[in-house]
Amino acid sequence: MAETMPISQKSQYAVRAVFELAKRQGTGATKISDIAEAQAIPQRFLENILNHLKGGGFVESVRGKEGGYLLARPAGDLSVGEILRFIEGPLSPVDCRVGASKSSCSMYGRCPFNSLWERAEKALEAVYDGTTFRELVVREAEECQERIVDFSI
Amino acid sequence: MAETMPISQKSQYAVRAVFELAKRQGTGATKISDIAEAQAIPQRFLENILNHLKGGGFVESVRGKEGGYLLARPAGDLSVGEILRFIEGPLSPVDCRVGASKSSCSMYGRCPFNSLWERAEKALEAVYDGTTFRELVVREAEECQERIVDFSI
DNA sequence: GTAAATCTCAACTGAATCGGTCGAGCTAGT
DNA sequence: ACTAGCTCGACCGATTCAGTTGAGATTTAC
Repeated sequence: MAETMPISQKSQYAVRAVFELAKRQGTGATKISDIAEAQAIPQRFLENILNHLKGGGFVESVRGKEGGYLLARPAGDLSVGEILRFIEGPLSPVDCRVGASKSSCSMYGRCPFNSLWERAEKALEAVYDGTTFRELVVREAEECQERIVDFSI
Repeated sequence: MAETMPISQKSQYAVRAVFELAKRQGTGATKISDIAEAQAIPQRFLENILNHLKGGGFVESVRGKEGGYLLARPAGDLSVGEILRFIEGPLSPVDCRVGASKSSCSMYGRCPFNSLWERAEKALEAVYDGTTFRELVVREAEECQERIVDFSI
């Protein structure tokens, strides 16, 4: 079966990398190689991605020995949606709601599906924009805690 | 810009074709060429799609002269989600929540993103499974009506 | 000041997917 | 038998995707 994957591998790596930086926020710069290892991401590919994210102002870099990357904003103020949108472009499920295609669509304005795609888009945005990396970090910590409790029982 | 389009052109054509058949339900078989024209879909491509949909039991075909396609189920009982899932596969935004990839994921079970992807998937399902073709047809009719009213004012 | 560690940037590549076409055949009505 | 239509699978070119590579710039440690 075809296995749709609307969220590209690159975006997933980007989100995981940012997540890793969020976990380490306040502990200085983290090397690409450490992020790659922690999140199981091909290192040379991750180099591209982090560089790209830097262009978007999401992360900062420190060059030279002891260099690495840092999260440029508080984890509680950075949503998954922002990263996805930066890497993937608009979160719309279809082209005809976006930019030039919007007006070039032959049924512009009176397409019965327009409101459907719009509702889908809004639903996704609500989820992705409503989730910050801080929440993800906290949640992971909680789950880890639960597991420890499980073991100790 | 990259313009993500998680819903493939093929799926959109499929949905539009089914929609067209829903509009014409009760009026006998509709030729591929008529559907293609009404919905601006490349005819030879549409042939594949309808044939595929037939395999899923969504439409029926009549061969020979005066042949064509019919919707196999009441439009009010057929959701957009069913068609999308049939053409695209699972509505999950990522692979690691689906089938084999699910268990082959290195962080199986304790991935902090799992619940995020799950919420996204559920949000999409709610929209797509909650919309029937009957609603779409009715909605289009209403919008047409509004436009007539607009003109007459 | 030089060596080592690290980020930087753009070009490249192989495989897969996508959107679509084509041809040859089958089926039913007239 | 002719014709209008559906059927089925093979085929194709372009794009995208995931990832690699190489050459260079920058900082720190010694």
